[in-house]
Amino acid sequence: VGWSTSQLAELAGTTLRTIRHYHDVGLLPEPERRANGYKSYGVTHLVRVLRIKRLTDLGLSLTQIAALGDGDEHPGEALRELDAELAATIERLQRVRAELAVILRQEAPTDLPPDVAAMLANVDLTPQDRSFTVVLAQLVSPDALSSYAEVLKAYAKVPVLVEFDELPADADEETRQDLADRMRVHPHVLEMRAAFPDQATLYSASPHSEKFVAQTIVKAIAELYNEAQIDVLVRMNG
Amino acid sequence: VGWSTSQLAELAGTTLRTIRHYHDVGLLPEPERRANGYKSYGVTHLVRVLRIKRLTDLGLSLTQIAALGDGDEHPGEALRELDAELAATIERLQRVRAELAVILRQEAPTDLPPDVAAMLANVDLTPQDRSFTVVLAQLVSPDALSSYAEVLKAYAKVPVLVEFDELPADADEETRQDLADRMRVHPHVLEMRAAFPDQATLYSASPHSEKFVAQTIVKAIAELYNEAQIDVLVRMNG
DNA sequence: TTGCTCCTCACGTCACGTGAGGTGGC
DNA sequence: TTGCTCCTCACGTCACGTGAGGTGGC
Repeated sequence: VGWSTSQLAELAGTTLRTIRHYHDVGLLPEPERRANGYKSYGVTHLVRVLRIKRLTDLGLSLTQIAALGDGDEHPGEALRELDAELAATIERLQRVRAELAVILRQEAPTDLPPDVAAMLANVDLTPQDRSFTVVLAQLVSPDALSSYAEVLKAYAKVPVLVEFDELPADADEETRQDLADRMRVHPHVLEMRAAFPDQATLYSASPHSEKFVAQTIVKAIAELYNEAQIDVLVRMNG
Repeated sequence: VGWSTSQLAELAGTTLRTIRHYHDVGLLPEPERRANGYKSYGVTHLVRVLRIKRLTDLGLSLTQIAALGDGDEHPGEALRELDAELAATIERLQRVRAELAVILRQEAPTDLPPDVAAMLANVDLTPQDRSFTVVLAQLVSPDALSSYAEVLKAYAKVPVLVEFDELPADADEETRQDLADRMRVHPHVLEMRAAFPDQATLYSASPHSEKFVAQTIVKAIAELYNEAQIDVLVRMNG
């Protein structure tokens, strides 16, 4: 007169399938069968299942529980390790929540790293400038990026830059040259260029190869800005 | 001249397989191919991958991210839900840590529910009594159980009970009757029996049927104690 | 005879990791 | 010719959930 599998599950506050899974992985010995093939569980099985349940509820994996054996030795070491992991997990989740709070408060976009995103929160960059910043963020150290972002924030609305942002792809010769000439000497533009990470910073701060970084920046510009804009950049620097 | 899959992965700080997985689930459109069949990614892909990465790092599932679409609308609602889940998770983990602290501090066993385990921490019950308590814990409300455990703790070392615990299975007639007689009138034994949850408490506090609870208790006793001990219990109550 | 419980396969979940086997570019 | 990268299947992971198909007890 033992318990059936579902009775055992009910008593232990778990499910039929969980009991069978413990059999499958060898955590719980199979009990005697009745004449009809039904399993018949005893108190030792219940106690075993409850112990497994306690430990999984605490967060141990079935493999770890198996490693503990069914012995009575106190699993102090395993539990201390678990505790350290839990502490780390909690910290991580709290950092995530802090980040979420920033994002939610300022309706910040979700594609930039948190610190930069916070800084550029109420600056509305053009999609191109935003994408370029996202790419740049992958190439350069957080420090270098944020000093760039700071200038970007300060001067995003300078008329000559707005003009550049809105330059149509089919702008004529004269318009391009004129804009390039004005940009080349404009103090704010000069300041922005100065804030842009220089070669050395770019290459040292990046985990990628020099060639790759340089190519990536060129590629990003080529893809994000239109023909006229790129032409202006060339004239300005050339 | 686009990026290869592994270049994209490297730039995004993720893995080759992750990029391919995003293709598989439709989160990331496949790029153009070169003549040799190699994929060739652009800046839009990188930006997309980085957005997905940001959101998975925050804890969104790929399904949730897919539901957000690639639009620019701010995913405020989803993030608020996520934040609530995170808060709940953190609380749960903190409760687990508190439990772990109790277990670690007192070297408490890991098979009893936390409160009862704490109470019985430095009482060393016999394996039988411990198992019986574990089973009882599944049948009765925490309150009823802890008042029982309290008495158990107070009187576990009473000589007549120690004698009962150590009674060999082949104890003779006279020994059994004598022990039963003494237990029947012993004040501490009486107190323990009074503290044992009565029928009404047992049945009302349990999520199981009356019959099942009664049978379970009988079965536990029958399995845990030896023939002579059970005989003594019968004589004592009969 | 009809529900209800029990049994044993065996596939599905989630976000990828990890080879297996084959081809293109230097 | 030899490494290196790229490609596409396709199975494995973890702790079970969820049928699929069949049998025993009232």
